[in-house]
Amino acid sequence: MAEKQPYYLTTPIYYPSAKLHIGHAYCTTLADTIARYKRLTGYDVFFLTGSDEHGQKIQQTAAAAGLTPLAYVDKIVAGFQDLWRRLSISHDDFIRTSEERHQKVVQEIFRRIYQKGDIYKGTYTGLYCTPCESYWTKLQLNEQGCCPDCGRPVQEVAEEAYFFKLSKYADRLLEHIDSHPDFIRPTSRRNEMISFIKQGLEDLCISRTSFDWGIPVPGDEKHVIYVWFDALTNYLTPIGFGEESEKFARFWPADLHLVGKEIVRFHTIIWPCILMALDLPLPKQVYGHGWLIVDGDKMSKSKGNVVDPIALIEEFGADAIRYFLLREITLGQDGNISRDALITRINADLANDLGNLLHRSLNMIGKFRQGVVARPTVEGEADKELRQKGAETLQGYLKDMDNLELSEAIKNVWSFISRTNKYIDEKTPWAAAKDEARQADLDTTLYNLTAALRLVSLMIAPYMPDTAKKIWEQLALPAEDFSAANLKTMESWGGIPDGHRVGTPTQLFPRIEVEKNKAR
RNA sequence: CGCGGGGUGGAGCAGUCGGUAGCUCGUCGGGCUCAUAACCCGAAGGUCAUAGGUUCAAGUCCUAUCCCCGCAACCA
Repeated sequence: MAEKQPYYLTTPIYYPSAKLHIGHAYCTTLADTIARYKRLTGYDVFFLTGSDEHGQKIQQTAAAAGLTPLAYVDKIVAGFQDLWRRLSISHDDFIRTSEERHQKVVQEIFRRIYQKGDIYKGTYTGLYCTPCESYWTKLQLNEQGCCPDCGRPVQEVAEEAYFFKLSKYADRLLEHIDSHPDFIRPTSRRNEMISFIKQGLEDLCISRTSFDWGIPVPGDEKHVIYVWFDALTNYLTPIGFGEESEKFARFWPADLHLVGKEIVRFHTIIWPCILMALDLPLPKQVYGHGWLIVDGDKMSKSKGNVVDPIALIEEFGADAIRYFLLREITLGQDGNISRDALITRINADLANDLGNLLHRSLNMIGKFRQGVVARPTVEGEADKELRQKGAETLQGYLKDMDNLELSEAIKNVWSFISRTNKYIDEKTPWAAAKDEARQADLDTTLYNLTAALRLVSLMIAPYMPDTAKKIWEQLALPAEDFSAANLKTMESWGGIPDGHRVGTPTQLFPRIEVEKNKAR
């Protein structure tokens, strides 16, 4: 047995200033599906998510709530973890930037880069809004040149700060992007970053003295290390930077940082420059996904249209939400989510196509063969076609998944499901059951349905882990085969012993009844 | 002239290297009866935002214009 290849992927670490919304759930679901897929194809996966807990905003929010920053984030972060549990997220570690293990890493990195001379002390001048206690850049100000949050005037202030020599690495970075076409995906984001770098990079201010909820600068403790420097290095902490060199060597560089489009810049410019300063290799790929648009509008607190994933999960179930997000939205582009669209997908795809296929298949096996399937002894044209379609579907699926075409991959699984529904119509098992001459043909049909459902169960496992398992259980296949399956090495067809007894069908996804048109 | 994305049948979207415009839902008609009023088949419906250009051939490449959206160094 060859040793398993490592695969390291991450989500961003989310900021606990409020509860997470459906957009965060989207990003983490994408990552989870990729992680599960990689495990299912024989990789040793390390999947990281976490929380970015420092900063002035947290400090203020906590104070307003009468809590210490840590007590405040403990509460919010527990909510993150609860959400991931409900969404069946299979992360291998959860990094909190307030943890001691992270503090040690950040300080070590700061020290190394400082010693190298790529961090220096300078003066930060910024436009400061005293009531909001926030710095703004000129471009962020509103039309009146005032604070975009409260509309009051800002003052120019200066403070001593540490800077990271971002500018020094611009050329090397550009060259890297140029010679690694897949470093930044999708291409639109890549182009955007290239033109941004070409405008010239300024050194980055990486410390603050105006608050203290953060990691102190080593040897100069009135400074705390500023957000992005602290946050980005989270990717190094859990895999043992500076400590377990073996684990670190195994998982670094990361295979994939999955991020939202608004933070592609940090991950493809600042982060690589920090890594270059550390003489570490750069992550293999940064993928910037799009945003969720709610009923045609950008989600925002001020619009009051923020979608709470917990409520959706409670109403429709985690797998249905996961399916919708992964199927409906093209990775890299913005995508619409609406209640109507969600219900349509659940009814059409999950209840009608998949759920009903499982139900009718098991029902027929029960009715016509007392739940027992027999290995085929005959094969007709339709049988052969289905078997081949199964093999083709698996091959296409693997290709799409390897290329992170998650939506395309699952669509093709569904076209196989449709093909299987059609197969039943072609084979008319209910007629075969009454015909003495077609008994062997009936066995073939029922066996093939079982084989098709088995294949579907495995292919949808990364997308809908619970549903996949339920199908497997209803087929009464051994649980250990499910967990040991490898999509790349398995046979696409069969895998069911002669004389196997399947379970009894129960509804996977009940149809959601909606009152048709409410007049006008 | 800051940067980027988008405009494709009623709705939501896909469309790789230019080569007969596709998918899902919805609508209409038919079939089947194993099944969750489900499933299967067929049909109607598009001058691919607009105007030029390149080409044997343009949704796709080039130019200009209009409209929508996002980003602009702390919003997944």
